[in-house]
Amino acid sequence: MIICETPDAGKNMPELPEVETVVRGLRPTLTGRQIVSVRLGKTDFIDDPAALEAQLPGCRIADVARVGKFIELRLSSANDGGKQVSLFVHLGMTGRLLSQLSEEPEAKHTHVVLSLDDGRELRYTDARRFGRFALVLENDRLAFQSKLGAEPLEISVEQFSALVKPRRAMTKALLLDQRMLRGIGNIYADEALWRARIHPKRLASKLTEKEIARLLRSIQRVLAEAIRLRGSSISDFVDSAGEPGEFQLKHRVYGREGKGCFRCGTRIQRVIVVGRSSHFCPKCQTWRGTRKRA
DNA sequence: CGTTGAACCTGTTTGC
DNA sequence: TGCAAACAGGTTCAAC
Repeated sequence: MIICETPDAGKNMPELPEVETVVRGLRPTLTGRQIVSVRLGKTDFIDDPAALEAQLPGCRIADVARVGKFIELRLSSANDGGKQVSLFVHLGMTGRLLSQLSEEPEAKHTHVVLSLDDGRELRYTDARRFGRFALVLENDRLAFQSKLGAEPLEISVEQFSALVKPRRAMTKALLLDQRMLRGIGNIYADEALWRARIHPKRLASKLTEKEIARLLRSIQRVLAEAIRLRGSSISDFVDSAGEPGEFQLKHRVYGREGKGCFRCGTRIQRVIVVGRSSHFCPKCQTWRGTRKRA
């Protein structure tokens, strides 16, 4: 069996575990800070750039949380009697949110800089600008979140089953659908399906109760383990405390086309499902049926 | 209801 | 060697 591989290190695909890692890194340094000023570069990924410039200065950061793949900065404005707003940040593919000293050099493609009251700056960098900034008033907060499905680590198997059964889409499509579960992306979808031994193209409505339970367990284990290992190769996400994620070393199928399955040695195949690369073991991950092969 | 493909972007990898 | 095409995937939207 393969001992050591050097999978795509250096890539950073922010799915739930990576975003959670960023949030945990930022929370201690950001909580309680006040935003002094806002500087914007390109703004085509920001819902309402003028609103950021108008409303953020003076706001205090009450908390940093994760909602699916979004980072949520909970803010209370200094004026306006402490009015609550949330700044939702989506990292897209290449987004980075970093807390740095203002004298540190700015990375290329830095498009949002929030200067804070402690001499630091919260900087957003995103080469491809697939990310998103949305300032959401407290009144609209639940509506914003309700466009997203359940947190995968919080949903029960009964709830999950009720969501899955009526759907005729391919199982992988379901996992990528943020309105079902929020936070799963291409890597962790493939990893969870491999662990659950379910073919990515399998129709969700045809999954057995057992498979549904296995799928949820696989999703939760993969995500939990990835969080524990600080995500897949995220590096220096926040000042000196940041350590590279290590989960990419645990990938079982993602990026392993042509290599041996970790369970049975069969060559991993890659197919396109709902427009995305999908890696799976043609032997372990059965199209239909109930085989058990180890 | 569902799928497909394109669009949005740019850095990196691959292929000729 | 150099350049161009392919690729990377999160999200949204139009078309079927």
